[in-house]
Formats: sequence, C-alpha cells, structure tokens
Amino acid sequence: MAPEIREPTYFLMAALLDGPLHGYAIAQEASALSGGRVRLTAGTLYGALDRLVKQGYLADKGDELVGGRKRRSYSLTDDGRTALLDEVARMRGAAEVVEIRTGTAAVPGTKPARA
Amino acid sequence: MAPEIREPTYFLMAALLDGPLHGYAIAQEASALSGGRVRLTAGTLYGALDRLVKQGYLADKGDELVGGRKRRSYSLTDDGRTALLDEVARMRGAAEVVEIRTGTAAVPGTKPARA
DNA sequence: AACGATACATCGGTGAGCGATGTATACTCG
DNA sequence: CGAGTATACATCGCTCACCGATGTATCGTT
Repeated sequence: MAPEIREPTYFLMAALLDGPLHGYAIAQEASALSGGRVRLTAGTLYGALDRLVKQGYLADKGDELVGGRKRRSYSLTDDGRTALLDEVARMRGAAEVVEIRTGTAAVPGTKPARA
Repeated sequence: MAPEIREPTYFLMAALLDGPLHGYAIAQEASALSGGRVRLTAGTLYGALDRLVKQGYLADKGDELVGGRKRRSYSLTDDGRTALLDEVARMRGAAEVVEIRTGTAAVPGTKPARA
C-alpha cells in the first residue's frame, strides 16, 4: 500500500502538473497553490526533490545557466502523476468517512470515489 | 496554522466520532473506517493517545475493569472535533487543486476554488 | 495445556519536515 | 556606489509521528 504523501510533498508535485519548473519556482508555485499554507524552505525543498527523483516520481531535467545563476529543473513522471492522483482519491475517501459520520453536507451529486 | 493531521491519527480521531471507546477498540474501528488501510499498532496507538490528550483533542475517561482486564477509554473533545473537521476541509481543498489542474472531473455543483 | 484474541505499555529506529547556515549572483533604491 | 532584497542552489542537525519489536496479563476455545 502506497504510503501517505505529506502536505509539502503533495504541493511540490502538484506544482509540476503544468510542466517542468526549477527548484525555487516550485517552492513559489507550491505556496501559491496551497494558498500560502505550505512554505517549502530550502531544507524541505531540496531534500524532497532528491528523494522524489530516487522514488521515480520526478525526473531531473538537468542544470541550466540563466544569467549566471544555476537552475535545476524537474518534471513530474507518470508514476508521480499516478501517485498524486492516488493521494487525491485517498483524501477524498478519508474526508467522506468523517463527513458522513458528522452529517457534514457532502456536495449533492458527489459520488463516492470508491467504496 | 494548524499542522497537518497524519493518517493514523486522523482515523484514530474519526473512530471516536460516535462516542467514547477504549484503546484497543479504537484501533479496530480505525482499521474498519479506513477500509483496512490503517493499522494502529500498539506503538502508534498508545503514543498517539497520550499525545492527543496532552493536545486537548481527546479526553481521558479513566480506567475501568472489565472481566479482570483493564480498559482505558477516550472521548473526542470539541477541540478534537474541530481539528478533525479542519483537516477534512484541508484535504478537500488540496484535492480540488489537483483535480482542477488535471481536469479530473470536479463534481458539477462544486465551485472552483480559484482559476 | 496450548493458542489466539483482548488489552495495556515501553523502547529504539526511521524518515519527512524544517530551521539555521552557507555560497553566489542579479536587481533596485537611495 | 553601497546596502538591502530577491533569486537559486546546497547541507547539517534536530524534532516528532510512525512503527516494529518486546513485554505483561487476562480470557475464551479447543
């Protein structure tokens, strides 16, 4: 069973859905996507990047020199995309369990992701 | 900003939505609620229980002797319930971001968080 | 009597997250 | 022109939730 993807990692991967980005840009996009909730500091960012490449969720697009500054870009692999969508399903399912038990209105027409 | 609630903890708290339970029963209910995904082993369970009581998310209902065996029951506090519902909202929001970006069918009637 | 389920508790390792620190370049404003 | 801020990378050490292993003890079944 695939382990839970934690919030910083989740938004890191989500930031790459529209195409490759370099590390720093990922951090900014992840912050924007999360409404400012997630702040990918250097420690988290570059550690996660290396880990995700090793796991096969990201592909290293290599270095590039832009105005004297080095940039390393990454793209989301098919495996990474799948893992991200699995996580979405996981969250939907988990949310639903609590909503049903608390009577919190599930949006009418929302069909259970998977029973 | 409230930190993310991890999966084992999430289902532990969800197990208490219908009323107090003792530790071992919580583990079973959490497993059932998660469709077998989450298995609260002793290490996770009792550690989390203590932690959550300290955080004010659970209340210790005290010991009780049932057939020679000791039972310690816990209930979900209002704070715990609120934290759980916050987590549901967090997950819904995070799921939506990815669904919109991937074109995964957002349920009609669900309003886009943002373009 | 042996075994598995019930029920609690503790210990040590792992790994993601994260603050702190370091290096270096580019831009902007006074 | 000098200072400060933003860009952009990288590493180190700490914390904490999780989790497997281990231990204690009772109860039901065979």
